[in-house]
Amino acid sequence: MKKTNIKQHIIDIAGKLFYVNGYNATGINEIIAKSEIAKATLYHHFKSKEDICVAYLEQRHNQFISDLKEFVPNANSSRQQLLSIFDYLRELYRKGDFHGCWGIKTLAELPPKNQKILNVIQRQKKELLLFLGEIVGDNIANISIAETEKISGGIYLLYESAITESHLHKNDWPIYLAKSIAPSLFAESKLIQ
Amino acid sequence: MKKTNIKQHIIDIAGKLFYVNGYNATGINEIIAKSEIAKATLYHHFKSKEDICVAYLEQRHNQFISDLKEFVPNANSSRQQLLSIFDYLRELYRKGDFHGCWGIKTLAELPPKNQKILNVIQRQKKELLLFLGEIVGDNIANISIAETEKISGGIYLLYESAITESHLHKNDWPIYLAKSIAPSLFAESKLIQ
DNA sequence: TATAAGATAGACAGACCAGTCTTTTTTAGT
DNA sequence: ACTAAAAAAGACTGGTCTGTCTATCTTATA
Repeated sequence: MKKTNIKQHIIDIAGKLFYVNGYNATGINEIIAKSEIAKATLYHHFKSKEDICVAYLEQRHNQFISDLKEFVPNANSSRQQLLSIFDYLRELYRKGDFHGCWGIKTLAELPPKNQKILNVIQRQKKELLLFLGEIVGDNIANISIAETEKISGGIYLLYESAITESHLHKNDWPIYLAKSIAPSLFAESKLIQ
Repeated sequence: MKKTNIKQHIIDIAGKLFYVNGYNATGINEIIAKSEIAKATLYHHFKSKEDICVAYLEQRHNQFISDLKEFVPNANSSRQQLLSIFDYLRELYRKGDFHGCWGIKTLAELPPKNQKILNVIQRQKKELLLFLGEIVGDNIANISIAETEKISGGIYLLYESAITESHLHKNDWPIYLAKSIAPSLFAESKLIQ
């Protein structure tokens, strides 16, 4: 195993197991077996199982945000840009191995005292909110801060339920429904162009 | 311990532990210790830990639906009735010991092969959707089935994200935001009265 | 009072958990 | 080729897990 890739390899394998089977249900022994590495190697790269979890969450989130930032500008109208997070989600859903939101899934397993991982997830969700706020600002003319927050917050809430509910119901209707509802959030706003 | 109450007592204690600390993180030994019963007594009432989980989910859901059915008619206008699920959620949030949606929380811990508990949760969510559809039908005049499903589905999506996100952010802004957005779902509908 | 069912304590099985440590082998850079 | 770090294998600690089982005690009803 090449040393430069081992850390990433561990995150990939462990992350997939966390995402599919759950954090608590995934043991260190399973991670090292599937990664085909020694236990001491794992603990050379990560202080604890919790640290692997943080690395996994960071990676999924960063990939998600950067993919989204590439995806959104492809939309050919302001209206389509404001809705494109739902199209991106539909692709995620269709791509297979979809198990909902990694953050919410992990949060659900945490004992209430685990502030460390909670902080990571809260920060990531705020980053998503901020990015949605940027899209709103870029596509709606003469908009106040309060209106921006209401619209981006609304898209955020619809996105969050769409990802969770499509996973729960094993069906993509929540994604389509969320997308069809979202325009009523900016029905009275003046879109740019 | 009176024999008639033992089963309920187990569900109460185990349910609270599942809800607060998570299903996987709660052991049978902790349940029997906190319930102050013997292990054989627990396995006399329940075939397995999974069965306790099902009983806990059923109980929370039935209580939730029946409380909601009492709560909704207290609203003094059609508009208020359509929004009252958010007021009820705000009460849940404020009451303390709030840890989001028991169903979504449990679902997040399940390995994908666990169809049994998934079926319970899916059925419960469909029951909530159906009840929201009844409220919509009762309060909006001359409404088609498609419109009913879109509005009740929208309220459902907003409710689901409000409960999950208020828990995630440890703040009730998602509840207020969801409630403030919901009226745009029926802005063009004719409310009864 | 006899009977049956419910509840008790706790040993036990067999597996798994996270994390530490020692020893040996491999690899990479100089 | 030498050195130092990285990786390997796996024993080990001390604990947890679900579920089974035995054997005893209590309670309610007939």
